[in-house]
Amino acid sequence: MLKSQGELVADAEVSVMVERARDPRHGDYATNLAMTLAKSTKSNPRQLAEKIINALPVHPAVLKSEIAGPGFINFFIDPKAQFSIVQQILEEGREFGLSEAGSGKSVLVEYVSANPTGPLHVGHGRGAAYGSAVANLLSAAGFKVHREYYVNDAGRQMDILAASVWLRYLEECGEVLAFPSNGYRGEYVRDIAQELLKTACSDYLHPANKVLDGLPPDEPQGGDKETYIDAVVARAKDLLGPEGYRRVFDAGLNSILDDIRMDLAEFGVEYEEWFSERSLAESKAVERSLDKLRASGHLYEKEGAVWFASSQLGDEKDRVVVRENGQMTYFASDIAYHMDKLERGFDYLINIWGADHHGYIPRVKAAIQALGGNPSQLDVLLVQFAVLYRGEEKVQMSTRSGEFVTLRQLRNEVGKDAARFFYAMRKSDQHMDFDLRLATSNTNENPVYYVQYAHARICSVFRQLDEKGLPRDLVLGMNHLERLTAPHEATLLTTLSRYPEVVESSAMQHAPHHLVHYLRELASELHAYYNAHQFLVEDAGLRDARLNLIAAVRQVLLNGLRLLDVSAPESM
RNA sequence: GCGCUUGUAGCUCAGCCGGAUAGAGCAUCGGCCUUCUAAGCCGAGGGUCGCAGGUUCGAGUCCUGCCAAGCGCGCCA
Repeated sequence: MLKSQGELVADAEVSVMVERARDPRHGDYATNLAMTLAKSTKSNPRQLAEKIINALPVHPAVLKSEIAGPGFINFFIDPKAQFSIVQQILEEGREFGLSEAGSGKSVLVEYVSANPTGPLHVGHGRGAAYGSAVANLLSAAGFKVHREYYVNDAGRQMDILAASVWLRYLEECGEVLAFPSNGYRGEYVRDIAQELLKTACSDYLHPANKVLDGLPPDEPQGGDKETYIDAVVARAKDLLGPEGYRRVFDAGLNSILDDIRMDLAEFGVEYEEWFSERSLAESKAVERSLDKLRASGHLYEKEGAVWFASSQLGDEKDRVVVRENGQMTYFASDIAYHMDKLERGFDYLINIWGADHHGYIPRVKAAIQALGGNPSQLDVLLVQFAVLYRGEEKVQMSTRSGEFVTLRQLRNEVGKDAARFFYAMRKSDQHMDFDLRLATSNTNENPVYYVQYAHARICSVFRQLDEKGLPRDLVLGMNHLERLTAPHEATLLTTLSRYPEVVESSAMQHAPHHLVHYLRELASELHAYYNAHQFLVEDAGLRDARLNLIAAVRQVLLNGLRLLDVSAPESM
């Protein structure tokens, strides 16, 4: 409109930003439009703001608009316009807050994907809580979400696990041998060995001297632990034969994978698919992906190995995909895996990784590009490891040594709800201190109870309504909403109306912690309202109006907590 | 050495595309239960946004340098 009045250049690109005002004195919405335009039009921001206001069409919901500060335009919304949100929430129920922002685009979210060499620890828990919340949010924002766990059921670490199981099995059979310093020492390995012994008594038994004969020295004997463990693996394969080895291997794999599955399910984390790395080799997908790269000229041979020329596609250096000894590298599997993801036709790929893998991102993006995909399709979200403390003392963790706090222990100690909420509270790519003593000893310090309590309190009000034999008339309440003019009520209405925006932006930014902060704010406002006003008053119209308002609050708390997979108890 | 990430209240952390007087919880201090659950509420104190420059109407936010911490720089996974 200003363009037609000649105030603005006709072809000027104008991006209008209208945002929620932070301070109520600045109205409900504000725009800095006049200030951003002031420069290009060489005019005074406040004068420009006045022209903009005069050019604006009249909207029934806008009570007034005014110029403030250096040139902000503040809009004041008619409080009456806010009341409709209550009706909308109660009508839409669990659907309230869902949007079509993702317009049905498909997105694959791969998360946790921990090696099945041991139980999940608290670091994996953070990835699980984060990935699960991101997936839920994306789904709520209208994306078609496919959740996937990449099972690293091939490779050296799994061989070491298989060898560890076998050695423990031999010990159970009464053989005496030193356990490799680089083997998996966790108690669960012994459990697997015992199970194996039960189902297949002595099928895999070989005398200790034959097992150890001719092996290089282990670390305590002045040798190299890596060389030693590789030799043990080779010996296991040799003595057990392909089939026997595979059965020992699978005993370890399946036992641990079952445990992980159960652990995650109890944590509220579900997947559409558990994708096996081994299947990529068995289906020749790895070879096929390498052929594809070779055909497009991205592979070359050097020093007996096959290299992927990733440095031409933004990586620091080229990477080996086939080793000198003919074995594929882990990266080769990953190329095939991402080729498979692309072939399945997803619009977007999201990988949630531990932050220690960040150096790996450029080569995977390079692979996607070399395979004909678009690197920007892939978004790698990093999760920093939580640093564990017991009070002042830092807890050291290492899967190999068996010295770690498991996700299951954490759940048993603090509960699923607290763990999920606690993890989701923090920005994922931020370092995080997790004090177990604090989380376990003093539960009322945990903010999850604060939000849950708000929900339970509202439920309690409705129970009281019943006990007092008071009627509730939904329609009467709707008709009296305009009486909810107290500051606490106006604040709640505004906050309720923000919920869909919060869900959408949390989804788009992959930032569940925004939702958590919102829920704490909503709970806080509810508690303040609760303390300031009696809901179950004599006046039926006012009573029903207030009940409708808090019913709406309860619905939004429930919807938000569901996205985080935190329960919303009806009483506490 | 190079790369990525981070540095905000005593502690743990938010702070959106650069906006108005930088927020929350915990901790500390002072109040509030005869009334729908006190796992709650009301109030107070607490800040050189790591440091120094720069960009501009405006910087916790963007750029550069420095300091500090974490992680990564394998023919490991």
